[in-house]
Amino acid sequence: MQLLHQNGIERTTLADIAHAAHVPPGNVYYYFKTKDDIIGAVIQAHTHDINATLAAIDAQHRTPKARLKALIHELAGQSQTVARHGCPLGSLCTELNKRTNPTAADLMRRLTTWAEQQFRDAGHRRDAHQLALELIAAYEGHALLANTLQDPDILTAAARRLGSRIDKL
Amino acid sequence: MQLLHQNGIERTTLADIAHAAHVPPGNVYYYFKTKDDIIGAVIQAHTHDINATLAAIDAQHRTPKARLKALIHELAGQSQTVARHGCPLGSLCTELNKRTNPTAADLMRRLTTWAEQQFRDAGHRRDAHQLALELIAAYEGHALLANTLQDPDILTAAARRLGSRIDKL
DNA sequence: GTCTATAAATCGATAGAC
DNA sequence: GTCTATCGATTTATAGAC
Repeated sequence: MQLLHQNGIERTTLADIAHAAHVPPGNVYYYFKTKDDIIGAVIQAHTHDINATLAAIDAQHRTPKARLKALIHELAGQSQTVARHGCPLGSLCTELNKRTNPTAADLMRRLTTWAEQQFRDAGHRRDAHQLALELIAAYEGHALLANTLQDPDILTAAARRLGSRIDKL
Repeated sequence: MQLLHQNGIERTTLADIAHAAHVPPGNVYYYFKTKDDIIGAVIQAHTHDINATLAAIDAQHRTPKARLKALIHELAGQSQTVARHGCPLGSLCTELNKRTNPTAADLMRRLTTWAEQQFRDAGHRRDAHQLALELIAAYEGHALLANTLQDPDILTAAARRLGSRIDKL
């Protein structure tokens, strides 16, 4: 996950992965048949992480607004690494979209559908879907700007505004 | 530009470029010393395109609000290809951010500073910078979602809402 | 300037000993 | 299961004839 985040899929070699795992290059193939399998495992790991994060938020916060703000706070907490290497999810999706094999649509949908449910629970039944897309899009867009312009403040400032927008809902 | 947009930097080979240019593979090196030089030329081509687009908008529209809406309309007009291959600028920046050599920060800044000027001209002197970043971030974020979820309507709908937000300023 | 041919390096993947 | 060694394909880049 870390290597794919920092260097991207195409610029991460199996030798890099083997080195990071402290095993000789050939051993990687004992656990993964192809590089695509490794990518699939990374996607699965991201899915696990997102599910764990959302479950923790659901457990620690009871109101939908508090949950949405907790997600924003969680995402903004990574602003330093996001400014350096981009959003782990966003840049992964961008690279996967240039490929044919595996997709990350489910991964992104997991975020949007969860957010949509929170907006619905907050009483915004009519435009919950739209609000959810806007929230995630705003985060991903600012993550791209923070990364491209090498400025983590872009992301933290955006998160602060998104938080107060939730309050005013 | 087209190949890098569709397949990404890393998945575009010099053979692909030579084939698209109807020249034998060796000939590419007569015009570009390295692949990085080709990437640099593509960045320059994007810069040229953006400058031309913004100049045309400045010439055809006189009020800052009309200019901002014209930019949004321009960007939304590409929603079909954006859903298929991502935002040409955004996905290029994402890939360049994983590299060391060339940067696309100036390319992105060209968009944001132009938008910032429009917001300033529209009387929003205090938060022009922030409004500009939010506008571009919203576009890039929705472009990523449209691409990942393979749905151009996400981008066109977002553009429509961004347009009416400009009206209400 | 344009072409063919190929070098040099890298990378994904496999074979086979232990 | 773990390791070394290496194959085969791909890719960037160069050499040299025309």
